[in-house]
Amino acid sequence: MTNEASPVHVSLAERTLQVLRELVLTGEIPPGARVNEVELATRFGISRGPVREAIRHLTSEGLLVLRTNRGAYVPKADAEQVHALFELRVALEGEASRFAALRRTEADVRELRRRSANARAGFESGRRFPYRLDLDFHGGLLQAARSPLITSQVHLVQQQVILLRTTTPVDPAHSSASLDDHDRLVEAIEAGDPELAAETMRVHLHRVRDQLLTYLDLPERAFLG
Amino acid sequence: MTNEASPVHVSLAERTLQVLRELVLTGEIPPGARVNEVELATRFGISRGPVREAIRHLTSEGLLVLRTNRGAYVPKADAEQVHALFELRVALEGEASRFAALRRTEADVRELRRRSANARAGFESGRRFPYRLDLDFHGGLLQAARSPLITSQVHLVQQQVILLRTTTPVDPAHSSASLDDHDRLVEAIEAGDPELAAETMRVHLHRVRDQLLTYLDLPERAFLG
DNA sequence: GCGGGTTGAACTGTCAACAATTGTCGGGTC
DNA sequence: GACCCGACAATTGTTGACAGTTCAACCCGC
Repeated sequence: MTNEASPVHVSLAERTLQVLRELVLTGEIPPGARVNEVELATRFGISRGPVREAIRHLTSEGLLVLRTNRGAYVPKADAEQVHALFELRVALEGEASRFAALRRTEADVRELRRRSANARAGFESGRRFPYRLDLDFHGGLLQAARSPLITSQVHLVQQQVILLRTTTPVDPAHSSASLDDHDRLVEAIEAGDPELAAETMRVHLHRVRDQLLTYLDLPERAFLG
Repeated sequence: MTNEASPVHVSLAERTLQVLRELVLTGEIPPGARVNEVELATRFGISRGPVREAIRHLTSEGLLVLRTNRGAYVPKADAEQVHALFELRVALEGEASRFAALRRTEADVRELRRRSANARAGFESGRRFPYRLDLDFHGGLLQAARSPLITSQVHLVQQQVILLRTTTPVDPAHSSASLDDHDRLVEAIEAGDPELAAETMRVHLHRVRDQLLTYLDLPERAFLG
């Protein structure tokens, strides 16, 4: 069932990459924090080589930024970067929506409805990382779009969105509107209307962006107590 | 004038990256060829570390593909991958065209006209890498779009296009049509019509894609003798 | 007290040797 | 003659040590 090579031995670098990525995405290494090669190496009980490799890789994914001779940091985004990020996201997911409307099968539509409902249930039951269910819906849309490169690029952008959300709270009113957007998207895709699908996605993403911007520059204690 | 840190000492890994990237993009290491760590290391008179780092970086740019325990190869594209690549390119440059139409200044338009004319002159005088002048025009458009992340992503896609072109000939008839597309694009951008600009870019890119596909699966000797 | 050079700890950048894996080339067997 | 199997060669994966850079605390003369 595996379509690609499934090596018995996964390299240390690869395993380190996955662990480190999750440490960043969950906020355990928070934005602004420094990533130390030797510290991670001793923590994982390996040498600096694989750790270094993982760090460089995450840098190319945009989850870390590198300063020569000074190490890697988890980036702290400002409003300008959020705007830039969502311009990219709109370009990619707007086009993906177009393709989804043109290429979706009945099974795709069923799957989208399932994920949409799942996201709604997750939000209402107060899960730990509710926005990951939102991204799961978007993943279903990408599946329907059948454009492998656009898909992989969107995944990278989504990681950055997850990183942003480690430092922003979830707004219930916003979430509800977002979930409604999802349903409208499914309608447009099922109807096979690429322009409507793209426009609906655009509106949706601008809503998400604006919610993020609302909380971005607040001091952290604003939603700790 | 430099806006970022300008370190006196550029690391070996960084210099190796730039040299190796150019070796791939010029076709000196042709698609299908294997890249050997020790061979490059001895060739550059350095150790494997920086070479390895450069290879991994180029892998993340899509200029090399990695097979575990078996080294890195310059990818050989098939028709399916070209389609996927141009779906991504249309998404990115379509949106960039929209922004360019909305945000361009008079200076941007002048610069676009200059690059368009420059590309035309270059093609007519039979330069060595004529398609790089095409990409230079596209670079001017990105400047007018003022969307830093979309810009950097387009650059990565353009590198892949350059790689493709190392193994495909230039078709004069196609080039002429492409240059005309450029002029139509400048018109739409100057007129401030985002939808027309995006649609014109779409048409242009599909033309470029189809030219590449025409020559893609021909045996190499077809344009050597 | 206060600026400016100095020194040193903490890091990243680089290297050369060692370990592990993969594909190949034999010889041997059915 | 086709197939399996084991040693070998080539190459990547990993390691620990060394070199160079950066930053900050410290010292010193003023």
